[in-house]
Amino acid sequence: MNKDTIQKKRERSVAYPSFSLEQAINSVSQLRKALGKGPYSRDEAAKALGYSGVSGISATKISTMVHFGLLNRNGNTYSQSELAERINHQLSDEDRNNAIVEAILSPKLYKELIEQFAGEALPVQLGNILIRKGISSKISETVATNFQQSLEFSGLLKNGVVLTSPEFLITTDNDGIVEKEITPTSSNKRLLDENIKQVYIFNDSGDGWNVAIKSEKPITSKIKKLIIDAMELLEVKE
DNA sequence: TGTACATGTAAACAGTCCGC
DNA sequence: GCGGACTGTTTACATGTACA
Repeated sequence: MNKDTIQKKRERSVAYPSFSLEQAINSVSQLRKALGKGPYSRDEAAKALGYSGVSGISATKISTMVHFGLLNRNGNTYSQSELAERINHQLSDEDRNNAIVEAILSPKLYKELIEQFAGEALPVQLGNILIRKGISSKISETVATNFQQSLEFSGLLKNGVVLTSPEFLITTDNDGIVEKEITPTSSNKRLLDENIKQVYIFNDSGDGWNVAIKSEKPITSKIKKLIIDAMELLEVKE
Protein backbone atom coordinates (compact mmCIF):
# COMPACT_ATOMS: atom_id res chain seq x y z
CA MET A 1 0.00 0.00 0.00
CA ASN A 2 1.21 3.44 -0.85
CA LYS A 3 1.86 5.18 2.46
CA ASP A 4 1.19 8.56 0.83
CA THR A 5 -2.41 7.71 0.19
CA ILE A 6 -4.95 9.06 2.63
CA GLN A 7 -5.97 6.16 4.80
CA LYS A 8 -9.56 5.72 5.82
CA LYS A 9 -10.19 6.12 9.54
CA ARG A 10 -10.82 2.66 10.93
CA GLU A 11 -13.88 1.84 12.91
CA ARG A 12 -12.99 0.53 16.35
CA SER A 13 -15.43 -1.72 18.09
CA VAL A 14 -15.89 -1.78 21.85
CA ALA A 15 -14.04 -4.65 23.54
CA TYR A 16 -15.66 -8.07 23.20
CA PRO A 17 -14.61 -11.71 23.56
CA SER A 18 -13.65 -12.88 20.07
CA PHE A 19 -14.23 -16.55 20.83
CA SER A 20 -16.80 -18.52 22.77
CA LEU A 21 -16.24 -19.40 26.41
CA GLU A 22 -15.74 -23.05 25.48
CA GLN A 23 -12.97 -22.15 23.03
CA ALA A 24 -11.37 -19.88 25.63
CA ILE A 25 -11.39 -22.69 28.21
CA ASN A 26 -9.81 -25.05 25.67
CA SER A 27 -7.09 -22.49 24.97
CA VAL A 28 -6.34 -21.84 28.62
CA SER A 29 -6.14 -25.59 29.17
CA GLN A 30 -3.66 -25.78 26.28
CA LEU A 31 -1.56 -23.04 27.91
CA ARG A 32 -1.68 -24.81 31.27
CA LYS A 33 -0.32 -28.00 29.70
CA ALA A 34 2.41 -26.21 27.74
CA LEU A 35 3.53 -23.51 30.17
CA GLY A 36 2.05 -24.34 33.55
CA LYS A 37 0.48 -21.67 35.71
CA GLY A 38 2.85 -18.97 34.50
CA PRO A 39 3.77 -16.22 34.49
CA TYR A 40 4.73 -16.13 30.84
CA SER A 41 4.99 -13.48 28.13
CA ARG A 42 2.37 -12.87 25.45
CA ASP A 43 4.84 -14.14 22.87
CA GLU A 44 5.36 -17.39 24.80
CA ALA A 45 1.61 -17.79 25.19
CA ALA A 46 1.04 -17.25 21.46
CA LYS A 47 3.67 -19.88 20.63
CA ALA A 48 2.15 -22.32 23.13
CA LEU A 49 -1.16 -21.88 21.33
CA GLY A 50 0.51 -22.98 18.10
CA TYR A 51 1.20 -19.60 16.50
CA SER A 52 4.56 -18.31 15.40
CA GLY A 53 4.30 -15.47 17.87
CA VAL A 54 2.15 -12.49 18.73
CA SER A 55 -0.12 -11.70 15.81
CA GLY A 56 -3.61 -10.38 15.27
CA ILE A 57 -5.28 -13.72 15.79
CA SER A 58 -3.09 -14.91 18.67
CA ALA A 59 -3.39 -11.55 20.44
CA THR A 60 -7.16 -11.78 20.01
CA LYS A 61 -7.22 -15.27 21.50
CA ILE A 62 -5.14 -14.24 24.49
CA SER A 63 -7.24 -11.14 25.10
CA THR A 64 -10.39 -13.29 25.01
CA MET A 65 -9.01 -15.43 27.85
CA VAL A 66 -8.32 -12.23 29.80
CA HIS A 67 -11.90 -11.07 29.07
CA PHE A 68 -13.29 -14.26 30.62
CA GLY A 69 -10.99 -13.91 33.65
CA LEU A 70 -9.16 -17.12 32.78
CA LEU A 71 -5.81 -15.35 32.53
CA ASN A 72 -4.48 -12.65 34.83
CA ARG A 73 -2.37 -9.91 33.32
CA ASN A 74 0.44 -8.42 35.35
CA GLY A 75 2.29 -5.88 33.26
CA ASN A 76 3.79 -7.77 30.32
CA THR A 77 3.16 -11.21 31.74
CA TYR A 78 0.17 -13.51 32.01
CA SER A 79 -0.66 -16.25 34.47
CA GLN A 80 -3.48 -18.71 34.96
CA SER A 81 -6.23 -17.31 37.14
CA GLU A 82 -7.87 -19.04 40.07
CA LEU A 83 -10.96 -19.30 37.86
CA ALA A 84 -9.05 -21.25 35.21
CA GLU A 85 -7.70 -23.58 37.90
CA ARG A 86 -11.21 -24.21 39.20
CA ILE A 87 -12.41 -25.06 35.69
CA ASN A 88 -9.53 -27.25 34.57
CA HIS A 89 -8.59 -28.80 37.91
CA GLN A 90 -11.93 -28.77 39.67
CA LEU A 91 -12.50 -30.17 43.15
CA SER A 92 -16.06 -31.02 42.16
CA ASP A 93 -18.41 -30.64 39.19
CA GLU A 94 -20.35 -28.07 41.18
CA ASP A 95 -17.27 -25.91 41.73
CA ARG A 96 -16.40 -26.18 38.04
CA ASN A 97 -19.91 -25.16 37.02
CA ASN A 98 -19.86 -22.17 39.36
CA ALA A 99 -16.49 -21.12 37.93
CA ILE A 100 -17.87 -21.36 34.37
CA VAL A 101 -20.79 -19.08 35.29
CA GLU A 102 -18.36 -16.63 36.91
CA ALA A 103 -16.29 -16.69 33.72
CA ILE A 104 -19.23 -15.86 31.44
CA LEU A 105 -20.14 -12.94 33.69
CA SER A 106 -16.61 -11.54 33.55
CA PRO A 107 -16.77 -9.65 30.23
CA LYS A 108 -18.60 -6.36 30.83
CA LEU A 109 -20.52 -6.79 27.56
CA TYR A 110 -21.73 -10.31 28.44
CA LYS A 111 -22.73 -9.27 31.97
CA GLU A 112 -24.77 -6.37 30.56
CA LEU A 113 -26.50 -8.62 28.02
CA ILE A 114 -27.31 -11.31 30.59
CA GLU A 115 -28.76 -8.75 32.97
CA GLN A 116 -30.68 -7.08 30.13
CA PHE A 117 -32.28 -10.28 28.83
CA ALA A 118 -32.59 -12.15 32.13
CA GLY A 119 -35.67 -14.34 31.97
CA GLU A 120 -36.37 -13.38 28.37
CA ALA A 121 -35.89 -15.13 25.08
CA LEU A 122 -32.64 -14.18 23.40
CA PRO A 123 -33.73 -11.70 20.69
CA VAL A 124 -33.37 -12.70 17.06
CA GLN A 125 -31.99 -9.23 16.30
CA LEU A 126 -29.20 -9.56 18.90
CA GLY A 127 -26.70 -8.47 16.27
CA ASN A 128 -28.46 -5.11 15.90
CA ILE A 129 -28.57 -4.68 19.68
CA LEU A 130 -24.81 -5.29 19.79
CA ILE A 131 -24.29 -2.63 17.12
CA ARG A 132 -26.14 -0.15 19.36
CA LYS A 133 -23.81 -1.14 22.18
CA GLY A 134 -20.83 -0.14 20.09
CA ILE A 135 -19.90 -3.42 18.43
CA SER A 136 -18.81 -3.01 14.82
CA SER A 137 -21.59 -3.90 12.38
CA LYS A 138 -19.16 -6.11 10.49
CA ILE A 139 -18.65 -8.52 13.36
CA SER A 140 -21.86 -8.08 15.36
CA GLU A 141 -23.34 -11.37 14.12
CA THR A 142 -20.14 -13.23 15.03
CA VAL A 143 -20.17 -11.68 18.51
CA ALA A 144 -23.86 -12.62 18.87
CA THR A 145 -23.14 -16.22 17.88
CA ASN A 146 -20.22 -16.45 20.34
CA PHE A 147 -22.43 -15.01 23.07
CA GLN A 148 -25.17 -17.55 22.40
CA GLN A 149 -22.70 -20.45 22.29
CA SER A 150 -21.13 -19.27 25.55
CA LEU A 151 -24.55 -19.04 27.20
CA GLU A 152 -25.42 -22.56 26.08
CA PHE A 153 -22.05 -23.87 27.30
CA SER A 154 -22.49 -22.24 30.72
CA GLY A 155 -26.05 -23.54 31.09
CA LEU A 156 -27.54 -20.06 31.21
CA LEU A 157 -29.57 -20.57 28.04
CA LYS A 158 -32.52 -22.92 28.29
CA ASN A 159 -35.04 -23.29 25.44
CA GLY A 160 -33.82 -20.00 24.03
CA VAL A 161 -34.44 -18.18 27.31
CA VAL A 162 -31.61 -16.50 29.22
CA LEU A 163 -31.62 -17.85 32.76
CA THR A 164 -30.88 -15.54 35.64
CA SER A 165 -29.74 -18.34 37.86
CA PRO A 166 -27.77 -21.45 37.05
CA GLU A 167 -30.71 -23.77 37.60
CA PHE A 168 -29.23 -26.06 35.00
CA LEU A 169 -25.51 -26.18 34.75
CA ILE A 170 -23.38 -28.35 32.56
CA THR A 171 -20.93 -30.95 33.52
CA THR A 172 -18.77 -33.01 31.23
CA ASP A 173 -18.15 -36.68 31.04
CA ASN A 174 -16.38 -38.92 28.58
CA ASP A 175 -19.34 -38.83 26.23
CA GLY A 176 -19.41 -35.08 25.99
CA ILE A 177 -21.51 -32.45 27.65
CA VAL A 178 -24.57 -33.42 29.64
CA GLU A 179 -26.93 -31.26 31.62
CA LYS A 180 -27.17 -31.59 35.36
CA GLU A 181 -29.68 -29.99 37.67
CA ILE A 182 -28.19 -28.65 40.90
CA THR A 183 -29.60 -27.06 43.98
CA PRO A 184 -28.53 -23.64 45.22
CA THR A 185 -25.48 -23.80 47.44
CA SER A 186 -23.69 -21.28 49.59
CA SER A 187 -21.14 -20.72 46.84
CA ASN A 188 -23.50 -20.22 43.92
CA LYS A 189 -25.87 -18.22 46.13
CA ARG A 190 -22.97 -15.83 46.74
CA LEU A 191 -22.41 -15.72 43.00
CA LEU A 192 -26.05 -14.88 42.39
CA ASP A 193 -26.08 -12.23 45.10
CA GLU A 194 -23.02 -10.59 43.65
CA ASN A 195 -23.94 -10.68 40.01
CA ILE A 196 -27.64 -10.98 39.30
CA LYS A 197 -30.91 -10.71 41.14
CA GLN A 198 -32.61 -14.02 41.89
CA VAL A 199 -35.81 -14.42 39.88
CA TYR A 200 -38.20 -17.24 39.04
CA ILE A 201 -38.61 -18.17 35.43
CA PHE A 202 -41.41 -19.76 33.48
CA ASN A 203 -41.48 -20.34 29.76
CA ASP A 204 -43.75 -22.28 27.48
CA SER A 205 -44.98 -22.28 23.93
CA GLY A 206 -47.94 -23.42 21.91
CA ASP A 207 -49.45 -23.12 18.47
CA GLY A 208 -48.30 -19.69 17.33
CA TRP A 209 -47.31 -18.34 20.75
CA ASN A 210 -44.30 -18.32 22.96
CA VAL A 211 -44.15 -16.94 26.49
CA ALA A 212 -41.22 -16.20 28.80
CA ILE A 213 -41.96 -14.71 32.22
CA LYS A 214 -39.67 -13.72 35.05
CA SER A 215 -40.84 -12.89 38.52
CA GLU A 216 -39.21 -12.03 41.83
CA LYS A 217 -41.91 -14.18 43.45
CA PRO A 218 -42.35 -17.93 42.93
CA ILE A 219 -44.47 -18.89 39.92
CA THR A 220 -46.82 -21.53 41.33
CA SER A 221 -48.49 -24.24 39.30
CA LYS A 222 -51.77 -22.34 39.66
CA ILE A 223 -50.22 -19.22 38.13
CA LYS A 224 -48.64 -21.29 35.37
CA LYS A 225 -52.03 -22.81 34.51
CA LEU A 226 -53.63 -19.36 34.31
CA ILE A 227 -50.85 -18.12 32.04
CA ILE A 228 -51.19 -21.13 29.74
CA ASP A 229 -54.98 -20.77 29.68
CA ALA A 230 -54.61 -17.12 28.70
CA MET A 231 -52.08 -17.88 25.99
CA GLU A 232 -54.19 -20.70 24.56
CA LEU A 233 -56.89 -18.15 23.83
CA LEU A 234 -54.55 -17.08 21.04
CA GLU A 235 -55.01 -20.49 19.45
CA VAL A 236 -58.80 -20.06 19.07
CA LYS A 237 -59.60 -19.68 15.40
CA GLU A 238 -62.03 -16.93 14.50
C1' DT B 1 -2.11 17.52 31.57
C1' DG B 2 0.88 15.75 28.08
C1' DT B 3 3.55 11.96 26.49
C1' DA B 4 5.14 7.34 25.82
C1' DC B 5 4.16 2.79 25.71
C1' DA B 6 1.41 -1.48 25.85
C1' DT B 7 -2.55 -3.56 24.27
C1' DG B 8 -6.59 -4.50 21.30
C1' DT B 9 -8.81 -4.37 16.79
C1' DA B 10 -9.33 -3.99 11.73
C1' DA B 11 -7.91 -4.77 7.24
C1' DA B 12 -4.87 -6.18 3.60
C1' DC B 13 -2.14 -9.71 2.15
C1' DA B 14 -0.02 -14.42 1.77
C1' DG B 15 -0.05 -19.34 2.11
C1' DT B 16 -2.50 -23.69 1.99
C1' DC B 17 -6.09 -26.81 0.91
C1' DC B 18 -9.49 -28.75 -1.96
C1' DG B 19 -12.80 -29.35 -5.62
C1' DC B 20 -13.24 -29.04 -10.47
C1' DG C 1 -3.47 -25.96 -13.27
C1' DC C 2 -6.97 -22.74 -11.70
C1' DG C 3 -9.83 -20.44 -8.60
C1' DG C 4 -12.35 -19.98 -4.39
C1' DA C 5 -12.49 -20.62 0.57
C1' DC C 6 -10.22 -20.66 4.69
C1' DT C 7 -6.63 -19.55 7.97
C1' DG C 8 -2.67 -17.16 9.63
C1' DT C 9 0.58 -13.00 9.39
C1' DT C 10 1.68 -8.32 9.09
C1' DT C 11 0.85 -3.75 9.91
C1' DA C 12 -1.64 0.52 10.89
C1' DC C 13 -4.19 2.76 14.09
C1' DA C 14 -7.26 3.58 18.28
C1' DT C 15 -7.49 3.35 23.11
C1' DG C 16 -6.15 2.82 27.92
C1' DT C 17 -2.85 3.53 31.43
C1' DA C 18 1.29 4.74 33.84
C1' DC C 19 4.31 8.29 34.80
C1' DA C 20 6.70 12.66 34.88
